[in-house]
Amino acid sequence: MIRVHDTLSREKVEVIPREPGKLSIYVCGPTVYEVPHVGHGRAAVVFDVIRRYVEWSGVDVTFVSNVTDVEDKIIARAAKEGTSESEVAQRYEAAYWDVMDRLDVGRPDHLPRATEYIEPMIELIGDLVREGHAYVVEGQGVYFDVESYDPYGELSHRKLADLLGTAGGRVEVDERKRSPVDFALWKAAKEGEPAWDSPWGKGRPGWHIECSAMSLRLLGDGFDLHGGGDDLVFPHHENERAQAEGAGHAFARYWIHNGMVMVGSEKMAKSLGNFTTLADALDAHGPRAIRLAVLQTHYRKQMELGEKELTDAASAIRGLDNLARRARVAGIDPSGAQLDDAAVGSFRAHMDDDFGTPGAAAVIFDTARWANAAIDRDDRGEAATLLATVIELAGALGLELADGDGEEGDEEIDALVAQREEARARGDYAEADRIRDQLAQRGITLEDTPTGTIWHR
RNA sequence: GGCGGCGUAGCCGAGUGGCUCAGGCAGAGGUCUGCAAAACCUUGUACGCGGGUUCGAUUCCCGCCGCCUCCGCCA
Repeated sequence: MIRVHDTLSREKVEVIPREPGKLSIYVCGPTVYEVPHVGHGRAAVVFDVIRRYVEWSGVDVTFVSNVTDVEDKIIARAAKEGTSESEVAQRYEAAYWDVMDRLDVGRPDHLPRATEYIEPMIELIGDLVREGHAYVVEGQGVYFDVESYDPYGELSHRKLADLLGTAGGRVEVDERKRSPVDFALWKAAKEGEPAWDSPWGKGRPGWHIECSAMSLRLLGDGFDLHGGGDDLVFPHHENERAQAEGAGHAFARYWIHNGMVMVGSEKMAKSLGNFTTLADALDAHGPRAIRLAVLQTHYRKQMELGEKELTDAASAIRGLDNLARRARVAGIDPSGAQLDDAAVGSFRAHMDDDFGTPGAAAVIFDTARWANAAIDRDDRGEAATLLATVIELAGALGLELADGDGEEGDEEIDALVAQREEARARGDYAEADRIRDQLAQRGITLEDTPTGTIWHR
């Protein structure tokens, strides 16, 4: 039984799937007009881990995440570069999946692109017009009539009066919208912009409508979990919900939102230009350090995710790898070993409670320490059990341990190691240390174990 | 201005009305080692400030201070 902090109710609630044994999840993906940064990495890892954990728990997950490939920013970028919108979208979508693959983030079961779902969006807009929740402004497009939809503001816990108080000053009031808070469902085509035919003339969809249409189309009414960054709660998710429910569809039953990555005291954002690209972070620290660093903070909190955090996480990963390596060298085989029930139970308890990855990670580190201690005292059965548990639990979070198998086999290094062994055997420690220093300069660390000397980079 | 969140030991970061302890990183001492490395053991009077409730508060309540998200785009 999984409990989740639901944005809508602002409470931790038990997740009761629409269909027993299955869980449907929709997560808002990127608008592809720029290279992804570590903030996107955090979001992706958070939802990847949620998905993996739920699957690991034996639930069949359908995971949908979209790509927004028509949008003002994309159009602007294309215009600036003198290229097409689709070229821009394709380029940055490719960049997105490239780093997601490197991060070991699983591809969604469905990855709808906005441009591929224009028809369902038009249908949904049509329903909203029919239901009296949307109106057409000639030459402008179609707008959602916020005041016609009573529950508006429920998700983001905003009062319409407050919104009216602030929105007017920010949004150009000019348009013939009935209310400044009304938002576009369909935008009439402007010269040179991508456009599709619709009952309201040529145009393109508003940003929010795609997620309503695509999630309903792919997951059906009343799907289970809707996720995204907490900067999307308002207006994006509020509007998605209004569109879907206004058209008579039950929408997402639980909402979860991840916190932002901060840089100093500012949110990391494309528009602020204060970001580290995910590709750079991957180059510098590797996917596992990023994943661990992300998981050591609860997903709902803001967090720093800079050099220090990533370096520390990389050290912690190294410790886990060391365990796997020394176990392998000692001939301890975790495959098929029993798992430690207490550790697994504790891990589950943390994860079931609103995906408490920091606590879950702590269980893994504790277990790793027990495992090392078991190896130290040559309790091989216990060591195999504990190591198998570490591998299993880390795996449930998407972290693989590297036991260094196959890393050896460099003849030159092996020869030097053998030379040093000879030197040590005859007590010539000066020579032995010389060789060790020489290897160290090449980034190779030696370990003298009871079963011989091993090395790793 | 409005809604919300946060402030925990050197750093990151969980959590809880009292029970021995989150965890990671870094540091110190020790064991092991020829020396290392790795590992293990030991080690830190932490909970923004001021009141209150309570036998007892870091945890609940009130006030204050500081920081931040959202209210235009953004994961």
